[in-house]
Amino acid sequence: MENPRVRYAPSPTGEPHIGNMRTALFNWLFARRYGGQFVVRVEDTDQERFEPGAQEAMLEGLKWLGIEYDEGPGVGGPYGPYLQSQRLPHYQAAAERMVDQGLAYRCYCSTERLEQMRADQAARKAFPGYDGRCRDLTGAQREELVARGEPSVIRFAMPRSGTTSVEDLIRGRVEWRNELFNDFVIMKSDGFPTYHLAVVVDDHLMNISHVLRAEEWLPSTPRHLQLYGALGYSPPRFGHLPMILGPDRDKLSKRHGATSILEYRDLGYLPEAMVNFMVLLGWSLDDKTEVMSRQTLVENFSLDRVSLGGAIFDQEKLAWMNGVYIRDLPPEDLAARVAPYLEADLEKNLPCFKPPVDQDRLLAVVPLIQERIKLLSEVWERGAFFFQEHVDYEPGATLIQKGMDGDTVMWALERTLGDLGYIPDFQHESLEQSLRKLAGDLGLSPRQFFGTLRVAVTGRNATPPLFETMEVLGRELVIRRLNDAQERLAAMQGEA
RNA sequence: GGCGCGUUCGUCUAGCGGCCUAGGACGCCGCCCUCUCAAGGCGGAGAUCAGGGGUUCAAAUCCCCUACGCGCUACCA
Repeated sequence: MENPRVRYAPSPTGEPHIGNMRTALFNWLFARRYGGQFVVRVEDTDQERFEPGAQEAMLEGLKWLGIEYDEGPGVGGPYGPYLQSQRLPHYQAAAERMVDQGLAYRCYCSTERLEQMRADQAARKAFPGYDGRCRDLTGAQREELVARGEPSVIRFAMPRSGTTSVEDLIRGRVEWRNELFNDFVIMKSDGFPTYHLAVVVDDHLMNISHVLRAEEWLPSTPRHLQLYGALGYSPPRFGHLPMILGPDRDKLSKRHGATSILEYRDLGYLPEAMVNFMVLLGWSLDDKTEVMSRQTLVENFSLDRVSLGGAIFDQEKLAWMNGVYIRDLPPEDLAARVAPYLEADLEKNLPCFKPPVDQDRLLAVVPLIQERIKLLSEVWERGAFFFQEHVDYEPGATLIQKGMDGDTVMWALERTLGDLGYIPDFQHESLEQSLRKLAGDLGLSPRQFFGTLRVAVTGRNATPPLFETMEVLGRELVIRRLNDAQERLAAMQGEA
């Protein structure tokens, strides 16, 4: 395969959907694997559904994932413009040419008539589709319609016999009977082309060699092939990718949860993990490798390892993979990535150690939470006590571990406070050494004693290792919290 | 309704006629490690390969039928 040209052709009608991005990713990988070009073309031919900002969001999604494109909006290229709304003359010319050659025709049927026709067909349980009434209009009839200024569309005159087949790169040969397709619209009455015409004209004009798109497009391939034929173009190769499904096996959509790639970014996923996970939805390297670098992907991607069935988007596995990538990051890198999320949380949870985040503290905290978070956004919920002055908790059952009573705890806190003053460096090694000894002196098990201290120091019973946590917190804060614990306990005992 | 595509553990998948008493991963369960939580290590449960017919010495792998799922059937893409 030499210099393949592939494209990603989204329409700006909504969020950058996971499924679309996966298609973009496969196209990009294909281009990179075989040293070709990846072009982005915006299919903005639907005036009704156009959504401001959608195109920008789509490009942002690509950028976030690291899918750079060789030609397209913003970067230009030799086959521009890359917005279909700016290429109208091409579609008009192609449509007119087919009309002139009798391969397409103007249709003057009103929306009302078409609706009525469909209702009748449904009632008769007949084959639904345009009945071709305007296909056989006489010259005189046409002239009259034109004279009256009737609005019209242009329909493609589908052959009424024969078959059309495609040798799909992923599914093999698929064949359809032509008579099963109606005369579909190629130019709308607003002067814009429909998807079918625009995609064919542009893929040809932009010299696209391989069309890799979602499986939902397979049934319209014969229409496209017919258009290629009618226009005298030689068609590209087609490959139809399996779809991405929700847990109920329906096409993945909003009601299944987050579907926009940008939502995943905001939720705290890493683009590297997203790419790795998405590529596995319909492709595999071998029988065991799942975590792969982008480079490995580019070096090994191939269509013959694309699977056929739709794949359910498994959030749990994505989360696991994100954790794998988080653990793999150098701590400084993780700190930088986590900072924006943490800053937002600090802002929301004032008062605390005020944003912006103290870099030294964050750098000290990151190694402690790195293997405990699955999302970049989880630092606050896993380690808020690192960033707050006061921690809150119920002094009862949490502070008083199993097998202890209030007096024991009080005494243990007292002795700890006493010892802490003598630890010169307040490093975790010294803390551990000294406090382990103290546990023995007090006749408490490490579990009991450290459990009590953990709650007193962090307010939680599940935290990173105690001594490292204390080291990061620092002597003053730890002492303040231990004092605070004593007060809480005393207050509670007073009530009792 | 018609047409098309699909169907291997709950999920993502390996498998392209004998290596399969079907492998890996997520999730789940247990054990180990251990100051808690994670991470990690080890082990386990979990798929009669949708069902039924063929072809073959031999089928998850090839063919046919059926079932089920999904997609398409617009002046949406």
